[in-house]
Amino acid sequence: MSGNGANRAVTLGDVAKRAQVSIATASKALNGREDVADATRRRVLLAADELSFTPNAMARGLVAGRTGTVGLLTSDLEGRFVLPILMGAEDAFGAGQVNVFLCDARGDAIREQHHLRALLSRRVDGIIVVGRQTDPRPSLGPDIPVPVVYAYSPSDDPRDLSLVPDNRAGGRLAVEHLISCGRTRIAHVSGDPTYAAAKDRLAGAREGLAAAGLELVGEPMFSEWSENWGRDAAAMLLARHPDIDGIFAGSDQIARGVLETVRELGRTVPDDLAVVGYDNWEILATNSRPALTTVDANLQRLGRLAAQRVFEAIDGARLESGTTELPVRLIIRGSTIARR
Amino acid sequence: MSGNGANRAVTLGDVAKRAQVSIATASKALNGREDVADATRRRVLLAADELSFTPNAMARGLVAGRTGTVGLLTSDLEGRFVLPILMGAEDAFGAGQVNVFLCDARGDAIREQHHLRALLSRRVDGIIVVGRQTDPRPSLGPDIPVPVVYAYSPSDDPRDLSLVPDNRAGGRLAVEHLISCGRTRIAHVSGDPTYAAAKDRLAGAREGLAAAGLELVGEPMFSEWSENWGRDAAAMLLARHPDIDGIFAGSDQIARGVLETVRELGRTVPDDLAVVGYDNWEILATNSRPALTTVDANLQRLGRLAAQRVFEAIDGARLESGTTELPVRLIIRGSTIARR
DNA sequence: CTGTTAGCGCTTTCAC
DNA sequence: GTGAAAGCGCTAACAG
Repeated sequence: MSGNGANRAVTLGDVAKRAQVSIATASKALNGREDVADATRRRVLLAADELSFTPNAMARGLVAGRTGTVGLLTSDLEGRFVLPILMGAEDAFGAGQVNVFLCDARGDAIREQHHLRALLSRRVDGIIVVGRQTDPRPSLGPDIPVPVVYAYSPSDDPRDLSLVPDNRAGGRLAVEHLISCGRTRIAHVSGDPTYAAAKDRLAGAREGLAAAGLELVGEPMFSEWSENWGRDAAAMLLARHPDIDGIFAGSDQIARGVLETVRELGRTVPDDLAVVGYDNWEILATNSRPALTTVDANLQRLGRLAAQRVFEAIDGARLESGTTELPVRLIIRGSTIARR
Repeated sequence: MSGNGANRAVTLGDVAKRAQVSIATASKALNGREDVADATRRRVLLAADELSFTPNAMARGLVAGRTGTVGLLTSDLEGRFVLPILMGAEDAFGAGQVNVFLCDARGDAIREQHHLRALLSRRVDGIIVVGRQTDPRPSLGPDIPVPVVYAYSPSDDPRDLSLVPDNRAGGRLAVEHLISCGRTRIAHVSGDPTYAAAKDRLAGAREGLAAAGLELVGEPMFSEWSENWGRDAAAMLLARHPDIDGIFAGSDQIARGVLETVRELGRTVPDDLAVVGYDNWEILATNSRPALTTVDANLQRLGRLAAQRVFEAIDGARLESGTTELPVRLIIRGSTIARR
């Protein structure tokens, strides 16, 4: 039966009894400590196996003072950012070594407080806070008794440690790639201009262009992070600057819209016009026609690093302060380089 | 400082000392038990507040025998299904009442075993297993000592309880809607025909058509759950049956592809041809042109129910067996009904 | 090598 | 009303 929890779980005591040793010896045997006779250890392991003993992590945690759990506090409703980060955090140790409480605050500060209390009450060893945009978010405050790392969105308190993708480098990477594909008349269509991400990606793009002695064609176009805006912007852009040969879009969604309009207006991608997106949101990037070259923030690595920082801090290391920008990478697909 | 965990957390003992009462009284006061004087209670609450006392859930769990945690074991890499289910599970109780360990097995049976062990070791009160397709998945087996509910993908063991969306009803709903929009020449483009989801949605669609004295136009077209297939299929379909006025797509991805081709071939949606998708994957459904009418499986509700079943089982109720199909709903957007 | 003892932080009898 | 004491399951000294 997928049991009804009624039947008391088997404890170390049960194992000890069956193996005819004391509880302490059983504990040592199971934890691979040296000072226990081989024969005894075998008896204990056998007994544990026969009873399918599963050590009680709470009891263990009570005495050890740490739980091997991490809280992931997010407002990323779509899970686009938080899931790779979660996987990275799991990877920081073996599977099942550390477990992650995922809490979705859904953008609600009250709910976030509830979740925070719950996590602290569960004595998580640390907390990773994952925002949904790259703008700073309110710090959880200086009084959290466990290490906190902010991932993707930085904390607004510079004393906190934040790990974020390097949007500037991403913008630069995108444009450099376009240039290396022989493009020289490059325009930029992005999302909400109040977002740090929008500003940084643009700055990076301009850097890359300047380094090649080029400039953006026309003013960068800002509005919202949507496919529809990508469609509209591309139409305006091609009307005003029909001679452009490259578009750097601020997100994959925008890029999708751009691609669609560009095709409809009879331009061919990538021969006539190359397009680069941002985020490597696979469902969008790999299903467009052609597939989208895009900037990937390597969030899994970011999650792994965040978890590592957390555990280093637990092991006594002092948590650094400030925002660290992590390298991003370019994923090249058909929207910039034609298949042969 | 986002502390280094060194400074011992404040315990009930600390609170008791400060409030000048015994530990037992402090416990009662904080847990809102009746048999404690009002003045005393106030003193204790004040002390707890001043020390920002956070009860240790592990210690509490040790004695209570339950932890208020649930394990969510998934292989849904994209998080498309698992996140709504997670939210539903959180909602089953207040935010922060129950916390969810999210474990991603990434389709790897070994990793799943590791995670399962870890969850059991953490004494989760129950486990929800979330598959990534609607086909049956291997049961965790009959020997799990906590209640297990399978969500989205049913277990292959009929003795387990599985909660899945009613794909047949979804297919029927989609077609009924098309019919009620005045469509009579309806075709079906779906994904991998070996998927139960594909079969069930088709069966439902046929039911709906039959009830109206209609039949599918042409054979249902199966291949893969991709946008590209949607594009190709639509082209073939319109070539072979130019007179169709409705297409029921087996997924939103396919529907996106269909929409694109249909537009390119000069047909207008929805006037000339109405399209219904499946999944209500918002990023795809709301950004298409026009936005996609689609079937929503109401996964959040599914998650809430799964969590409720788990906790009922903990409270002694016997977990039912078998697969329960939960109602789905239609989300109507512009691909079937034109905006005025 | 093995067992006894003392907690980890909390809830819960059960006396006072 | 309140507090002393037992114990949840486990690990870590410390004796033997």
